[in-house]
Amino acid sequence: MTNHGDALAALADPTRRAIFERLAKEPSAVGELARDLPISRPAVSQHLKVLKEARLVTDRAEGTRRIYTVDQAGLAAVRHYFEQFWRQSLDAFRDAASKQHTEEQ
Amino acid sequence: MTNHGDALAALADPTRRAIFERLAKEPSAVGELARDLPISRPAVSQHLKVLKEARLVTDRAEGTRRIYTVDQAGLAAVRHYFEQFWRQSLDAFRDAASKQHTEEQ
DNA sequence: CGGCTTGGTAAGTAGTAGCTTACGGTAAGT
DNA sequence: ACTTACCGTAAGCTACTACTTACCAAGCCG
Repeated sequence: MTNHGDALAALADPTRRAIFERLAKEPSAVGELARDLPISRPAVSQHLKVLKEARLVTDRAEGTRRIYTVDQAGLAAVRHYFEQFWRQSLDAFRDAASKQHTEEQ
Repeated sequence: MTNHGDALAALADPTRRAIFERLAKEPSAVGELARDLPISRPAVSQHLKVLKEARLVTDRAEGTRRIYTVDQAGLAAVRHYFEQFWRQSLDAFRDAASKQHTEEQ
């Protein structure tokens, strides 16, 4: 339900991108992430909340720890978003080129 | 030189996304964009500056008007960024799955 | 030239985002 | 049951962001 706009906003922050990139390599717990980052653990929790609401990550309980993983579905949605404008802008470019071509006749 | 981080930050803003999406459909001048948006023309200029620094759009002069167009190269860079994490997260998922599979033996 | 259109920039302001510390809550170990 | 480890949330502060109005520069046309 939440759209790709939230996903882009979520990935706009450098710290959040670092977290996301790390989770892409391997699922991790909150404390593990915080250990390698220059911010406090609550800050990491807040970032994870944003990423979760943007459908970019998922979490599961494992004892007292919470393991966060990237949500492939949400990532695919962002990918399709860019795919769309990739095609659209290419079409517009092609239109403009052919139009100019006919005008030069 | 400017990395995809700037591009994502640029597209994080809803207004800037609207501008970018419109430019993907057809190149436009600043005033034309401002006419269809609920913000002032200077605000549009500021947004275009951000998009330009992020390598997402290019501008050319046409009389007193400035025509803005999407920069396909910058857009491709963002696309490749997601392509990378798409593969990476799939690999990590596959690794985790196979690992769990062997553990279940 | 003088007026008009187009657009970038400066300065100032309200709102929000990201951080911190402090606290509460749950699961595991002894 | 008590302690320890792990985590989320609340409250508060600072910094930045998106917007406004006012101003200035440059190309076009009478």
